[in-house]
Amino acid sequence: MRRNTWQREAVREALGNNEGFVSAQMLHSGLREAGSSIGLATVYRALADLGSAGEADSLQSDQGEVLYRACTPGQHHHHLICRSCGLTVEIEADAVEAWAHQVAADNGFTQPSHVVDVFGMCAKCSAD
Amino acid sequence: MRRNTWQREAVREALGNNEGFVSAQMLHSGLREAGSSIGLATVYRALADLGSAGEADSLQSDQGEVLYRACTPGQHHHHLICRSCGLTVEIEADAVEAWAHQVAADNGFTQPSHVVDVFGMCAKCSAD
DNA sequence: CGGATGAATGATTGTCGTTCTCAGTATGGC
DNA sequence: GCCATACTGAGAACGACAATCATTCATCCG
Ligand SMILES: [Mn+2]
Ligand SMILES: [Mn+2]
Ligand SMILES: [Zn+2]
Ligand SMILES: [Zn+2]
Repeated sequence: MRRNTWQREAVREALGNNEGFVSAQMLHSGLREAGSSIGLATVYRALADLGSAGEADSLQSDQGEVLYRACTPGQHHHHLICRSCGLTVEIEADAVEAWAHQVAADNGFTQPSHVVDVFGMCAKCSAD
Repeated sequence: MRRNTWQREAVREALGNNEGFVSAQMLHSGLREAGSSIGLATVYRALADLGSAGEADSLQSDQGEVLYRACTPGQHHHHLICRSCGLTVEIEADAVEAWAHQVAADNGFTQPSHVVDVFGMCAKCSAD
């Protein structure tokens, strides 16, 4: 059975305190600097669990690092992400969902899934 | 100045002979098995160059490996990729382009870019 | 409340894709 | 042909992440 540990809760909370996407290593060093004794492997495990439970979204940075973000559970959505500060806006777009299904079907593909992310410079970062 | 070597040409040709996305390591072992003495680092460098020259598209697999594919140059497009065999179809979708721009603008984001990939099981792999 | 069970932890080691190093090679301009 | 130097490639280094395993502690049960 799944046990409740302060480590899992610490990762969940740290994730919620971040506006944008963060890596396991970033979360770990942040927690350590705040005095926690949590281990890196535990942060990885907690993030993987949160991801598969639908409580966190993930994406890969250009450098191949996996980034996580607390996620409104239950609803399928995508993200608009600031390349400079990481500010992230959740996006719903039924039109894109339908388009992805249609494209797959038109080419004889079944069990379609898709990756859709929009990047840019947020208003604040654009002003700088 | 950029020099022309048989190694670069070998990578370009090997990439063109592949239907779907392939990794640097896959290309390297394929070339080696065909008798080439090309080095792994050179394959990585050639692929990076082809990518920045717009002659190859790249994406990251779920495992974080970077995959490359010869690309019809000049035109912006996306990909429909078979999760099983790697068969890839190039897709153009002005509607999605427009949507991405609109979403960014609506949220005050400038200089928008986007990542759009559709995955599925191709007709042949669906039958198996 | 104990005491037993085994899931969870974390320091460490291992893995693997990718990049770096650097001595040797070979391309392109002269 | 000669030279400057871009390029190559074997191997070492790097970095994110997974696996290991002795230890800890959350949960269950009496
Ligand atoms: Mn979607
Ligand atoms: Mn596009
Ligand atoms: Zn920003
Ligand atoms: Zn297929």
